[in-house]
Amino acid sequence: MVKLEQMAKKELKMTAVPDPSTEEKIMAAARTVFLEKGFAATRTRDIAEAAGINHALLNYYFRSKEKLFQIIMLNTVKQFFSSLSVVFNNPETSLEKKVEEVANYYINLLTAHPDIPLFIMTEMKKGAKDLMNQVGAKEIVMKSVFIKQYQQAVKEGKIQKLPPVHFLMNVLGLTVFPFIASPMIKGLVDLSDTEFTSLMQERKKLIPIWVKMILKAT
Amino acid sequence: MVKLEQMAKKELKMTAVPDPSTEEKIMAAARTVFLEKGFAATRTRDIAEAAGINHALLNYYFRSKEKLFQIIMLNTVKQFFSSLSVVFNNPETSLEKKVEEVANYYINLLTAHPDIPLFIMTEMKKGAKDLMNQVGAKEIVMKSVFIKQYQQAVKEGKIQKLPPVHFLMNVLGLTVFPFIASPMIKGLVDLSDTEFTSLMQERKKLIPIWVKMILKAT
DNA sequence: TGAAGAATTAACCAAATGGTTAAAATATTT
DNA sequence: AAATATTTTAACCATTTGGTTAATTCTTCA
Repeated sequence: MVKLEQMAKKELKMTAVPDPSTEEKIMAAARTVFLEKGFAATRTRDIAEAAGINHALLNYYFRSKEKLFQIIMLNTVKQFFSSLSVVFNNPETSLEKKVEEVANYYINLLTAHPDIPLFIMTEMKKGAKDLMNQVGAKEIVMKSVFIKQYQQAVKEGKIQKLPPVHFLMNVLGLTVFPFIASPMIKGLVDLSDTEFTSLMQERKKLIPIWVKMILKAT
Repeated sequence: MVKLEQMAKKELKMTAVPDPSTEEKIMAAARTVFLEKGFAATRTRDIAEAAGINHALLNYYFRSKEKLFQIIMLNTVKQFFSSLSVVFNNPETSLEKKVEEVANYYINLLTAHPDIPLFIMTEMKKGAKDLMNQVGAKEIVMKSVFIKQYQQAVKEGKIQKLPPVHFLMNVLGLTVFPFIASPMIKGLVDLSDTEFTSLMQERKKLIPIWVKMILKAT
């Protein structure tokens, strides 16, 4: 029996072609399956099969489906917020530039991993607070350079006086929502996957323009 | 044994206080539980308990969890699109007025039933096309008076030349997304339920203004 | 090399779950 | 009121599912 905490050791003495360890294979498979089907619809045997391992190994390495899930979930939420943090806390870039970079970042990320947002939103219904604390999301966003710039611009009368939450909802709504709704959208307008992707590429340019307008309007 | 098709009969000879039939009790309970937990996480026994009936009755009336789910799903998607259809196909109202009415309609609906969008989006991942056809969503939206007005306005140079899908994504993104992301948003900004609701009320006025700007901008 | 520890496997287990059935209770019809 | 049909119930069933275990194979290193 090997505890989770002891696992990191082995990783250090890698030479070349690291060849994924069993633990890594499980994590990768779990990520794929959980993201695609969600926690409840996922069978631990699906994960084992996807990882190409005996299904008892899952409990050997991670003790339970629940524990494994929490690790995957935490990783995914971290990923979702980490680069946002970088963009939001860059003191060099303007508010407008930040919007551009956020749109770019998310559209790239979600084009590669379209399941992320629905997964996060679904699973946040049961315990958002804990997760947000674990990744420090509140601090990343609400104490960011971005928020200060926003409030400064409001003070200077450059943009409309409104709580920044609206702004957050708008940017995420315009960038992230299409991925969440993509099955519906594709059915509604008859779009192929590639057509949808190029629509989203188009939005990289459009969203910053739109948001600029929104900021000023009342 | 009674078939689903024969059920409607009884409903006709109602006098007063109709007192929900067993079938209705099951449907109501199923709606609540499915919307809250999704298909996979829902146990038929949960539904039976919520409906206050013996759990064998569920199969007696609806044959299977799957069948019951499809009925609920269809109802919910219909509800989501039906009033949209009315708004979108009113020849009396302007494009701007339609945006206002859509925002109003959805914010009212989702304030009362916040689980609807996440439920629909999640379950659409497995078979959006079928559902969209069954409710005629494509026709409702893409052949609507609204779309004609949109294309006319583009032709007249009143609004930016862009495929209407972008517009759809924008309106839905601004109105529907906040409900999908509400657990995250609430955790991020520390909002109570009532604070969130009043934010959404605020957006009833803001979204039409914002969308008007978006339509013109490039 | 061989003993100790770690990783892997097949077989197994108990609980949960969707669904069935036969009998009992309730309504309806004649 | 008797006969018939419908609705409801409790007990059951088979399968699925998360998890465990004991034995086996593979590594490590003294």
